[in-house]
Amino acid sequence: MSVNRKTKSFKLIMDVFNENKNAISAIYLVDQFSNKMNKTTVYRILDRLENDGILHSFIDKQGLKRYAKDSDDNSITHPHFLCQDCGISTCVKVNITLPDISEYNIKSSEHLLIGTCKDCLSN
Amino acid sequence: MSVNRKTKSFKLIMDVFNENKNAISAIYLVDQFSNKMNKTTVYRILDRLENDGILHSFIDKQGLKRYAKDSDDNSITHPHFLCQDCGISTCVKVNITLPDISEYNIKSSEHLLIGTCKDCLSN
DNA sequence: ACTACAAATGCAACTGAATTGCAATAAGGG
DNA sequence: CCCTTATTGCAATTCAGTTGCATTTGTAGT
Repeated sequence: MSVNRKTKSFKLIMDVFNENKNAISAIYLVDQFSNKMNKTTVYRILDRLENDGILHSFIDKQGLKRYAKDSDDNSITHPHFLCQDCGISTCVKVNITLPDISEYNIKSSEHLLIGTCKDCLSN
Repeated sequence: MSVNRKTKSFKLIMDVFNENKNAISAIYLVDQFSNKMNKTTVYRILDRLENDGILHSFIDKQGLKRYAKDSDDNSITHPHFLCQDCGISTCVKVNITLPDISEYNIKSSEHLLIGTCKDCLSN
């Protein structure tokens, strides 16, 4: 019973995340591969990859859905950094200590840090 | 030179945030006031209130823009809690200690905690 | 290698939040 | 009360993302 067929489209998208540790927006990939595959395909592959636990997603400040590859040293709650200047979004490998709030039962969390990255600072 | 006219629409929306400390989605207000004002008006009033520093906004897990009133004891970086069950979103009055990441210059941050609120836990 | 069947894709139409342009309305200072 | 201009309504538009359905394509089993 195959759950994930290694199609051309699948491989193309997987390659991007293997070569790039940044959080990439769905719409960017749609654009990037507009001549290789349909946009619906991009969204569905990303969906599958997330359901399989290979990618994780979050919604950035502009409301765009971004995906990044899960790696072993990514803890459950790790923040994402979004550079205002170049738009590059990276997973920050730092644990955020969640405040202990007795009134709530917290199951997951999203942390988005917005600012300027090293590259843009030096330009 | 008046910058903020006290229109009926403005007052209606302001009242909501004065009576409710929760983070309310723009679309909820559009819906709520659909017979009192145009949806464009709702969006524009929210925009103005944010620019004037009276409200602040963030984008929730569903990609909806939510607004909440700024209060004095809201520090710059305070998290928002979103209840998966009832959908109510509240500003959590706890400081999140930002990790010190030397590679980035962090200007602002968004923290979204997702789980179940006290009311929903007891039901 | 062939077949059959489920998974994956393409296409076109659709959804739903948010935005824009422009004409009409109304707040409030003088 | 008048005049300026901030604010609003309306309709059309944008844009990311989704859905239904017919077609194609992997791949497991023979």
